[in-house]
Amino acid sequence: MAQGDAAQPLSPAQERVYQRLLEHQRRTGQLPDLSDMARSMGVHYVTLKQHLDALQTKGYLTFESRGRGRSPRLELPAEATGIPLIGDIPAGAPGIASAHVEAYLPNLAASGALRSDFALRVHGYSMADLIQPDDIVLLAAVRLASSGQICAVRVGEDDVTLKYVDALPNGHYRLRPHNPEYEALTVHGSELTIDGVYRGLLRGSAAESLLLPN
Amino acid sequence: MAQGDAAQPLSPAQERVYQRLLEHQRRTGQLPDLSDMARSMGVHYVTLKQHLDALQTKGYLTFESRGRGRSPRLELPAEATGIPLIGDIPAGAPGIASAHVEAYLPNLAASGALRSDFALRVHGYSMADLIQPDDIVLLAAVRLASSGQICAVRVGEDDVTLKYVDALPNGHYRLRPHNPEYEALTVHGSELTIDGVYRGLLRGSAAESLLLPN
DNA sequence: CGAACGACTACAAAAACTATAGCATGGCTT
DNA sequence: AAGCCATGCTATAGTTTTTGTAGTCGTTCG
Repeated sequence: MAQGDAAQPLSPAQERVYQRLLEHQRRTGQLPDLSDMARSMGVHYVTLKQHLDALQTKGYLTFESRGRGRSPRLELPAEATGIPLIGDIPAGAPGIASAHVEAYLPNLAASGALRSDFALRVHGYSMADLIQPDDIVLLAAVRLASSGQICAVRVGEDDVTLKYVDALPNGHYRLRPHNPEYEALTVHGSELTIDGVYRGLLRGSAAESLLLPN
Repeated sequence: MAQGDAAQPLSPAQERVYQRLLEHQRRTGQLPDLSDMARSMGVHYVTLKQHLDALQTKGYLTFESRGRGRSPRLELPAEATGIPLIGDIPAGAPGIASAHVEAYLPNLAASGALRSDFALRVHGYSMADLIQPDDIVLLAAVRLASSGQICAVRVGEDDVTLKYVDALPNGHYRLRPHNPEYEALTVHGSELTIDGVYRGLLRGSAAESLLLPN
């Protein structure tokens, strides 16, 4: 269903309105007043409302009218504003695009150094006790900043695992678990896919209470 | 400054308005329209607004008017709605009441089983690697539900530490660290203060991005 | 031509803001 | 004790703004 979003094409004006909403939510964390927005876009209130209605019927947002005089409650779906929580990345998948999205986490600080692009529910014990099964790990979708960081990696056609990644001199990488019962692995860069770099985690009630149902 | 809240006394009517706001935010997560609220309380809009103005000057909320016709933005301070993040509980303190509040976390699921009443920034290594220094641990302020849970405890006049707490038959308790380099400790219940039971944790960017400055 | 799109005008309803005034209560002066 | 004033709570009246509804007009595209 996550790929069903793009099914409905947007007209140019609708696209402008939608982008404006996204930008406003990123900047201020809130959605603008219809009147203000109409003024700043140089159109009349009614025109803007027509576009919002169109966007709602196409599924890009929800527009809940609350009667005359009351500011309407409009909301962008979690796909647009939150970060996806991925249960499983299928083995051999090209990236997170085709992943299984379980739910969404609300906008966790889009600010520069701390940004996280997606989240992963942990399955194995390779990083125990530091990272437990069922923890939710926040990841930034960058390749690799510095050696020794924890990354979500895949080797060839295998499933995703979390490991320390050490860069070795000759184009090889060492994948080092935290759990001493697991073995380190050395692979060449051509076999290795780094899906994201570890940024933080949620555990227990912190995880449960932040999930937005998809 | 956290104890400065109670300095300004509220008149009965102001108290009613304030309690109403708290209740509405707990139930719906949002604050009501002034008009609706006034009607449901049986007073006029202006009366309610005057109370809100009074509450603002006394520091109980912020009321940001945005011009005629626009719904005003009103917000309860973090003390009222969020859970406090405590940097240190002074040794020998009677509880979390006299603790040092660093910041506040936004309302994390006030729903029954998962509720957390306060948060603690971890200092030592007694629960490593499961819980690291600088992690933020969410705690429920209950005594002890079942043996073997992780709790924030104090022994006598010592500082707060996180340990597994096992109930022993003769009124004693065993405080068991996760880190094998630390030693377990057996104390009598009269020496032991349980400040809270572990519910979850935040680490890294998850922690940083959720903090509300006090 | 008809349908979709983008824009406008005009009017109605509800909310938010401003100003003013009527009471009650408590404290102060005389 | 009586009178006066300040303060707080409530209400009424009227203005401005926003939102909602209905209907119109021109352009573009199949």
